[in-house]
Parts: sequence; C-alpha cells; structure tokens
Amino acid sequence: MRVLPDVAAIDRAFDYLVPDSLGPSIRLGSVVRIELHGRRIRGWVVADDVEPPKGVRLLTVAKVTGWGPAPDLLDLAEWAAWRWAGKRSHFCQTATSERAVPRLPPAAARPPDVSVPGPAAIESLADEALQAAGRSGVVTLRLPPAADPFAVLVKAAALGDCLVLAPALARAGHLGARLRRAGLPAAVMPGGWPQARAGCSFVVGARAAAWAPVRELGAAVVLDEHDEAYQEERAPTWHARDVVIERARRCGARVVLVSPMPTLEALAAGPLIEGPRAVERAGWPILDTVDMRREDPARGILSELLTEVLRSGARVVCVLNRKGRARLLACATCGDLARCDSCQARARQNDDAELFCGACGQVRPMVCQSCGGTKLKNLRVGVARLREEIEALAGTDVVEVTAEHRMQDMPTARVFIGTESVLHQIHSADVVAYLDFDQELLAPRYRAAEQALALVVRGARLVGGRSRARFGTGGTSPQATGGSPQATGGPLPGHAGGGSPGHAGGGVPGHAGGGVPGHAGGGVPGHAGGRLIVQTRMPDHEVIQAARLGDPSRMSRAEGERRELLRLPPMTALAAVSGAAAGAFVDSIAVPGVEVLGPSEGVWLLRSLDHETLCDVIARTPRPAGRLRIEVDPSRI
DNA sequence: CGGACAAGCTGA
DNA sequence: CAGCTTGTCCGG
Repeated sequence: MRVLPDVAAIDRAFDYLVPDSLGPSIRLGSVVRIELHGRRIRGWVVADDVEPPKGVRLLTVAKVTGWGPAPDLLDLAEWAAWRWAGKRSHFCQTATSERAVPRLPPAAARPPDVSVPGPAAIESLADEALQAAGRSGVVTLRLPPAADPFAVLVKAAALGDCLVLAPALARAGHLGARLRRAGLPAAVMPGGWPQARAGCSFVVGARAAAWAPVRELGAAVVLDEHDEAYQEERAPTWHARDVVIERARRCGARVVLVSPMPTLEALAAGPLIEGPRAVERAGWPILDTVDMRREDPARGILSELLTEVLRSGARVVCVLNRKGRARLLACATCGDLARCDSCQARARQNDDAELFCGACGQVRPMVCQSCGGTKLKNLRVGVARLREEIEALAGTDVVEVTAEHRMQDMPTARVFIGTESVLHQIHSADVVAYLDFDQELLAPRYRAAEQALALVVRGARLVGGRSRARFGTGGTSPQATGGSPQATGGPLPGHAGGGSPGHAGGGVPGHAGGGVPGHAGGGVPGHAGGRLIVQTRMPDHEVIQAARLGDPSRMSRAEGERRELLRLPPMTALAAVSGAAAGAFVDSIAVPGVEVLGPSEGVWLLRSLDHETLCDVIARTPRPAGRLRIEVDPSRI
C-alpha cells in the first residue's frame, strides 16, 4: 500500500506492508497510522497494488483508523494541489472526517418522490436551470436576494445524490433541517461525514463540504455563489465553487450556481438562467440613492433623508466601513471624487502633489476631472463621534456593533451602527443605510465592485424585497413573513429613481411623515417592503444602478469590460508570489505565456491567459529554499 | 514536521 | 575540543 503522510511538509507517499489482520478493513482512501522516521503519524492510503522501490525495507501499517475519502476525492485532491499550488495532504485533510470513523452507519433510504410546493416562478426556473445544466454541465441561476432557492434542491434530488453548499455553516444547518422536514434525508457537514460517506440523498455544508463524501453525485448546488466565504483565505487559496465544478465534471454531474449577483467567474463557467425582469426586480429592495455632492456639507455624513429615517422610529442598521483605511479625495468645489481616468479606481495623492492611481499607475495633476477645481479635501469619519451624533438625532440608543463586541445585551435597541459585520449579526431591519458607500466602491481591491454589490445583497436580506410579497416559503431567509407568492414589481412609493440628480438635495418627496418604510406596526399589507439607503458621490455607478434596478447584469457588464481592459480574472489567471524566496522563484520563471509583474510591496504577480499555463509553470518551477507563499487566484491585489 | 547528523561558534 | 547552536537533509 502507498500511504500519503498527514504532514504538511512531506508531499510524498511511502510504501508499507499490510498485515493480514488489517487486510479486510483497509482500502483506497482509508485513514491509517504509519511509522515514519521513528514516529507514528496519520496518513491516507492513496494506492494499492504498488511496486515498491527495491532496496528499501518496508514497514507495516500500524493501524487502520477508519474510513477516509473515496478514491474520486483522492484524485480531486491531486488536481487541487496543482490548481492552487498546494499540498495534496492539505486537501485530503479537508476531505476527511474530523473524528475517526471506524464504521459507517447504514445508508439513508432513498426518499420517495417528494414535491414541496414553492412559488411557481422559482420552480420553473429551477427546472430550466437543471435541464440546461444537463447540456452544459454548469449553469448559473440568478435569483434575487429575497428569493428562496429551496425548490432547486428539491428538484435536484431527482438526479441522484445532491451536494449543497451554503456560505456559512449556520445556513447549511438550517437547510439540512428543512430538507429533513420535507422528508428528504440530509447529512449536514462536518458532523454528518459518516452518514454522507455511507450514502445520503443530500449532503449539505459550507466551503469545506466541497470535499464532503457523496455516494452518487447527480447534482451540486452552490448557494450564494458570489459569497467570498467560498474561498479559503490562507494558501492554498482554493475556491469551493471551482472545486465543485471540477468534481462534477469528472463524474458527469450537474452544477447549479445560484446567486442574486453571480460573479464573472460563474458567468464564465456556463450559461445564465434568469427570471422575468419584473419578478427579479421585485426581489430586490427599494433603494434610495443620496447624492452626497448635493447635500449640505454642514450635515456631514448624516444626509437629510437619513436623518428623517432615523427619527421615524424605524429599525435602522447603519453600515460604515472604517476599516478600509483608504482615504478618498473629493473636490472641495463640486464634491466629485478624484478617480483614475482610465480605470476609475480611486486616485491618491503622491509626494509630488499629483494624483496617481494605485491600480494602473496613471499619474495626473491635482485637478478635479469634473470642474477643474484644484482644491481637494480628504474625506474621513470618526465612528465614535458619529454614533453620538446619530444618538442625539434619533433620540434613542444607538448600538455600535463590531465583530469583537457582539450584540447580546442590547436587542432592544432600534438603531445600530457598525462595519459590514453588523449585517451578519442583525437579521432583520426596516432600513439598511450605507453611510459611505464610496468607501466600498473604490476600495483598493480589484473585486471592489462585486464586493460592494454583495454588501447590498446582505442588506437586502435584512429588509426583504420591495413589495413584502413573498418569493419563497418558510425557511432560511428571515425577512419575509407571508403574503402573496407572486411578487410583482409594485409601485415605488414616492420615489422615482433615487440616482437621478435632483432627488437628494430638496424636499425628498414622498418620504415625509408616515412614508418611512416598513415601520408603523410592521407587516401592514400592501405597504412598501424593504428599503436601502445608499449615500454616495457616484450615484451613476454601475453597482448602484444594478442594485436600484434589481439588475446585476448592469454591474457584470461594466465589470467584465473593466477586467478585460486591465487583464484581470476571469479573463486571465493570476498568482501572487511572496516571501523571502519569492524573488528567486520568479526569476527562474522565463516562459512565454507567463508574465511576471512587480514586485510591489514584496509581492510579485504571475499572469497568464489561463490556469493551465499558469499552474503548469508553477508546478514545474523548482522551489528555492526559504519561505515562499504562492496564492493562485489572489482575492485581493 | 521533526530527528539525525554535520558544520560552525564559543569559552577556558 | 567538549558543548552548544544553526543548517540541511530526508523519511518506505
């Protein structure tokens, strides 16, 4: 037997003898204990019937710990090690139960055909998506934030066992419970590993569940595909979506990537299935854009509309990202933000009092591109003071929610402020307000646009769709409570196109008095549903357009063009190389088809047209001694 | 990773 | 030159 040791630094398998007593319980993928170099360690059986190299005295396998990944996942681990320049053992670990599994439970019985009535619109989209996936392997299904994708899972069950990924374990747990309630056996990872290995109609989990055992994989569904949680932060920076796509390709299973705002990677992976415009739009909340260029500067970050909403008694969540230390420059005359002419990223001031772009390096004089003004001011806000200001304004306690001090003792509060993490900790609200959305739009990361829209999606889930009409039924999404299943656009009370110039400055028509959303008794039939407020100096930005119209393709199109222009993923494949040995490593790469860029702050970038070329080169290039970190598909550059 | 062993540094 | 640290190598 050939055994791969569970030791990160040893990316090599060794041969062992199997004593007769262990013979029956040992198979490909089994977790075993072996002696290596004088100590006992864990390992995986990665091959049997091997011809051991001659001249070595083989030791025997010391013990069989239990069940491990099936052979298909061993192969997939090898592929992933190539794809993300990692160690095979790393992926074998992820594909293995946290606890030893000496024996398997009985396989779950195949359920009878279950039909769970859901909204007709979603059901037919689910059918369409699964059918299309039968032809192309992978499809992207775009469903708005308020939509309930449960029907996709139920229908996928007809194709065989189904792997379901959700961005967070909590959501996976809810889905598992809901499937069981519907009479569908579901193993929830990571605890459900033995059941999944034995056989189960549904295997549900978060990122790591891309590596969960599934007996007869018929279909895989990745929910909220756009969520960044699907990518491992530490190297190897593998992405669950891409693992699932490759895994399904190898066994002919279908993949449905579900998201209100599919990433460009998802759109590149297969055809897009979308519902009727009006239905999709109804699943996004009403979005008010406040053009901060037209606000009274004396108000600071508290616009007229925001002030009114805070005073209205509505439950309001304010999002302010103060962690992004990126400073924004705005024209003192017209209020426009200083941005790069060619790539639209935020421009910064360099030492020579010029504007330069960190993304593409362009330099131009310190002159406002809109009005020619030469006086630019720094925009920045202090949160502590802001909290007090809002408190005074709203006449109620305002709770600052941070990742560290969680909100447990203050569920009675009505107004919350915090960074993005506030959207994870509070599950419903009448209004979500993004106080400084430009901070997100212009964040110095190439995925800033997608991430900004993802933030809007989170907010949207707190407040629900624009008419509180229901998209789905019961279950995971906390926002809705009932109503007609068929959402139709519904009128936009008192609000016509928040982004249009002239909206924000004046009297805010329609917001006066009781017009403030979602409060006043809550759940009043026919009243407006969820509402978002976005404060910005770029009301025409594609991300805001997309969110306001409930049409993410607005963002995808613009973003696709920008990535094309800047030669960024998914049009190219990137790897970031850093660490003491990085210089030596990139120096030994001299291959046509792979560009070496940098270094910038000690990080080199390798760029090529596809992963095939990029990953082959990385695998072929010998690693010099010393620390070397290779991040394939770096999330932030 | 962590043990083995070699090469380099220190101190009386 | 013992006694110790630091570096390099390699595992069945």
